[in-house]
Formats: sequence, C-alpha cells, structure tokens
Amino acid sequence: MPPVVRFAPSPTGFLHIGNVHTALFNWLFARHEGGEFRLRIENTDTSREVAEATEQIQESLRWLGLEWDGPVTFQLDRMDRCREEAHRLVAQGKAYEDEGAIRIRMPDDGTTAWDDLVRGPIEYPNEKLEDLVAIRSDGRPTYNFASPVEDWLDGITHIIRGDDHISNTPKQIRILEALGAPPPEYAHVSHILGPDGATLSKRHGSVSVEDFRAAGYIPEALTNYLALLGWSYDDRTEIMTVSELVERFTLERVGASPAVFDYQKLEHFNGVHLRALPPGEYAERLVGYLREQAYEWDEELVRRAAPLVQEKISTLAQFPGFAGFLFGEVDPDPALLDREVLERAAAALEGVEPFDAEGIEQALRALADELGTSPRRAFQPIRVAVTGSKVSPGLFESLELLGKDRALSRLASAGAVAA
RNA sequence: GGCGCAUUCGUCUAGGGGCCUAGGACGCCGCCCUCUCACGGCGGUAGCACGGGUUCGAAUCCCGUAUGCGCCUCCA
Repeated sequence: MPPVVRFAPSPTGFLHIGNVHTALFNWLFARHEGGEFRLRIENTDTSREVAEATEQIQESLRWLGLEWDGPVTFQLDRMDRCREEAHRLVAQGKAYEDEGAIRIRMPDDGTTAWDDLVRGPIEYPNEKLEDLVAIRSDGRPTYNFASPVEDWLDGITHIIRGDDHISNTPKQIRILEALGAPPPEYAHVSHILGPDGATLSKRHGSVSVEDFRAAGYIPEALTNYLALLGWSYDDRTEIMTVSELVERFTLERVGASPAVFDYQKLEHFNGVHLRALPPGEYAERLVGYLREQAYEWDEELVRRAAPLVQEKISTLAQFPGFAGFLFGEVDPDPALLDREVLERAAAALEGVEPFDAEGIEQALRALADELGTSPRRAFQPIRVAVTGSKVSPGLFESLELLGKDRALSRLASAGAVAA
C-alpha cells in the first residue's frame, strides 16, 4: 500500500524555512515511494490574516515545486467530527467529562513505545501521561486530539514531523488506539537551528520562503541544500537535482541530530545551480526575478547581459550591483582613473567596427602593448570609467553591450574628472 | 525539577568493531589560471564532548557525567 503523508502548517504567517524542511522530507518520501503528499492547514480561527497566510503557504510550496495531492484540508472543517468522536469515546467509557471539557483516559502504568523511523525505539512511561483534554469547555478540540483524528480520517500512514512532537507522540498513539484507528509509523526529524544554536529567526537573516526568494535564491538550490540538513546520500554526493533527490531519498538515511543552517553554503549551492541552468532559462529567471523586485529595466538588455554574469554571481540579487552600469549612469572614483589611458582607449575604440567583444579586445590589447603596460594595469581604469567599479563582468563584452556611443561618452566624461 | 531526544573538523555530513595515522562539502589560508570579480585546478588548516567499562581491537557497543534542545497548557 502506497504511503500517505501530510504537511500540516498553522497559518500564522509566512512559511518558515524550518517548516519547509519537514515539508520537503514528507514530499521526498511520498514521491520516492509513489505515495501521496497532503496539505492540511491547521487553522483554528477565521481571521483575515489567516486567509492570506493560507494563500501564501500554498504559493510558497508551489514556487518550491512541492506539489501536494488532493484538496487542501482545513482543521476548522473537522471540528464537528472531532466532537462526535470525543462523545463516542465518552459513551465507550474511554473518555469522560470534566467541568465541561472532555478528557481521554490514559493508562497509569506500563509504557507506550514505538519504533521511530529516524530515532529507533522510543519508550515513554505511562505514569507521565495525564488524562488529556480532547475538547475544551468551549467546545473546541485541542491540537493533540484533532491532529490524530485528522491523520486517521485522511488515512495518513507515516507521520514525518519535527522532533518537538516526540513528547506528544505517546499521547497521540493512545488516542488513536482509543479511536480504534490503525497506528501510523512515526519519523521525527530534527529542527534547524541558527548559527548561535537558537531556533532560526529573522535576526539570522532570511527565514521565510519569501525572504529567500527575494534574496535571489532559486528553488533548486533551496531544496538541494535543505535536503542535506539531516539527510545524506553517501559520503560525497551533494549537488543533486530534484529528480535525483526523489530517486535517492530514504528515511533510513535521515540523521537524528539537529543541524545549523549555513547561509554561506546555501549561497554556494545557489551559485552551482544557477550556473547549471541552460543560458536561456537563466535569462528568464533573471528577468522574472527583476520583475518581482519591481525593477523596470529593459528586459531585452537583461537577457543579453545574462550570459555575462551567469558564471560570476551566486544569487539573482547580485545582478543589479554587478551589471547595473548597463542600465544607469555611473560615478567612477577619480582616484582610480587615468586620463592618458582613457583618452587613448577612446581613440582606439573609435575605429572599432563592428563594435563587438572580439574587435574591442584586439584594440585594447594593442593599446596596452603601445603603452608598454600589462593588460591588467591598462584595463583597470577603463573598467572603472565604464562600469563605475573595480569589479565587473568581462570588460570587452560589457563594452559591446553598452554600445559604442555610451562607451565613448563614459570614457570622455571619466577622462575629464581623472586625477 | 521530571520525562524524552541529541552530541564526529567553525558549519553540514560519511562512518554502524579492525578498510580510520577518520573521508567529502561549505568557510578560511596559500599557489595556479586570469582584463577585475567569479569559475576551475592544486595544496593546506581543523574533529570523534568527557569518564568508566565490554573486546585481542571502539568514532562505532554498554553505563555514567557534562552540554544543548524539546515537552510537561482547556498552545499548536
């Protein structure tokens, strides 16, 4: 029987990257096993913010490529059913009323145990289990009751969730037992921590999927990096495509210790996946990103500039700083300029026809030769004059994209302010 | 406090008794490539939390300690 798993976020805001981690493990497991991945929203309230968060969560999952199966279900819609089940348990003597609330009886001795798919056998002494409230006095089911009831209704076979739920598991096992539901398998994965060992939060940097998206990361890198937090394929394979992850992911290779989120390594992964994109696809990602970020730059020029930066930047967000000189004026530091070089470069470029990288390179190398300096030294003032920075895409290609007119005018105005 | 879970380079991890004088990756350092930056190549730095066992032999098994985290709510 193919497994059925679920991701059950509460709609309190944007999708946190830590939740994405568990969602990803559920999704990879379901896809690898040919099972189903369900999305359940644990809403307890109908406020407007919640409705927006619900939409946001789905948008984030779609962007990441974590498509779910079947309709999205809402905890709110199951409240009546939860109450019915609770009353049934009361009628069966497995639960009782307590000042308007309903409590489920828990065993007093012995232990409740399960074989955790990630952690192995876990035992919990029953004397620590209190009769737990299933229905509050106001009639609302509690999380610890509603969650297992819904898992049962949805036919969830494997519960893959954060390790903060380990202590809830014995209670839920007993509830399922009382309901007469078949017990699911449990797999508790570790939480993701910030560099200081505390739960990852805003002050560490990006935390929500939207944050990472705005920071110029792409789904391929995020899923690849996240998959490697607590899971590994072997002792050397790290860079993987989504389909490779699906093909290789197994719960057996999920580790139990917590992992610290490393932004630098994510950025490295992002660079690798960015470089691996076909040039046309890369250009479209760049255009899409700039559009989302509300840049109103000539998209045709962005596409032409894309190949110049693909090998050089590791997040899409670096594009404006790196290639912005193509889209707006520059303000070079006079101290880094050299009047003679700039004047002679302008003269040399004047005659280049057609004005393409190849011709430009020939002309400028010849110039360096005439000046008796290394290309390194000769090109730097030109780069600064044209791009406004000591760091830029390839100089010849940049000049070509800029066009002869703009190139010459930048050389001229820089020459005028040169020290 | 009780119960539970965790503990290999700074970080992510491989490792499940001899293959480990512990492998890979990010970061960092050096060199090479080079029009800058980046990419790429080469080399280097750095780790089995501690203490007892078990065993011919332990990073690997057991016990204890320490540390971290989680839960102990009519929160989710």
